[in-house]
Amino acid sequence: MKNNTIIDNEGIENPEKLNLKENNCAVTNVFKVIGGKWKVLLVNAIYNDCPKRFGELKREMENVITQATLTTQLRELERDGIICRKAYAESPPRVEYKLSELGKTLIPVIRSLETWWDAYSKCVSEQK
Amino acid sequence: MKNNTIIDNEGIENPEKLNLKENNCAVTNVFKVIGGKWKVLLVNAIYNDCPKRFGELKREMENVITQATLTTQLRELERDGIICRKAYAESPPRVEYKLSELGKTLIPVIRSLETWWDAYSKCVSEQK
DNA sequence: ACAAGTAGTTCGGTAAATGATACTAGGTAT
DNA sequence: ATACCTAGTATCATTTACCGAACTACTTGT
Repeated sequence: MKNNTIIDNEGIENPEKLNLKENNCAVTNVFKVIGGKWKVLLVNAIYNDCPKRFGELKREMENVITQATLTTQLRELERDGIICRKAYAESPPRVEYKLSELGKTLIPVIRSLETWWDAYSKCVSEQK
Repeated sequence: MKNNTIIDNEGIENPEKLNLKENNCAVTNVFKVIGGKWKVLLVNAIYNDCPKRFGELKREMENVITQATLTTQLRELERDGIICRKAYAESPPRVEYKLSELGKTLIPVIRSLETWWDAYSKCVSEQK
């Protein structure tokens, strides 16, 4: 029983895997934008008081996030148009982060996820 | 300069890392439930026609998902109360998956994520 | 005796995300 | 001269998610 592998191509036009599925699911794409471990926390923090500096964000994450990760997550949010970064040519350096207009449209979505979680977790805890 | 490591504990009561932050962010918790690569796709597929069998789901994922991964994702969705699994004592085996009532409450949330993505991607493509 | 069908499990591997730690630059305060 | 401040980089290690391929159990059909 060596070559009984099922090769089932029905419905697959192009052999490059995952192309269709990965790009077809809108929610998967949303997760790519805000699915990072700290991103929603960061978006909320920047939304709550704007502008926010790098060090403030780090402290607001209770210093648990590393600088490297914080930099990465902020850069990705900037690349995806969610936040704006403004660096001032001072020393010590000062960098300010703000939500973009596009980023602000995320807030109601985040709130609806929070609302669902509240109802869900309440329901699950009652179940026991 | 060896021991200039900043040990900054302000605001941290308990030394166990991440406890506060990880559980405080509702959205992060939501991602734990539906953040798996195939979960939203599976939830949608099971919602669209119910009940759904294991093999049907695999085919609907265009056979790109492996059986191992499909099993894992389904088991987690079941553990989290989103879907119900019913196995029939037949041979060949038959297993049916359905959305639970709790799982059905996910549908509007998923739709709102899809709606946001549509607006977002439209806006981003116009920007260029 | 053997293959087919379903819903898995098992083993081994890889890539991506995140973490820990140390280091940097340029100006200000001591 | 040296230390401090901010906003990072650089390097390496670890964890987690997911993939590929093979194997399994049980019963019916040939």
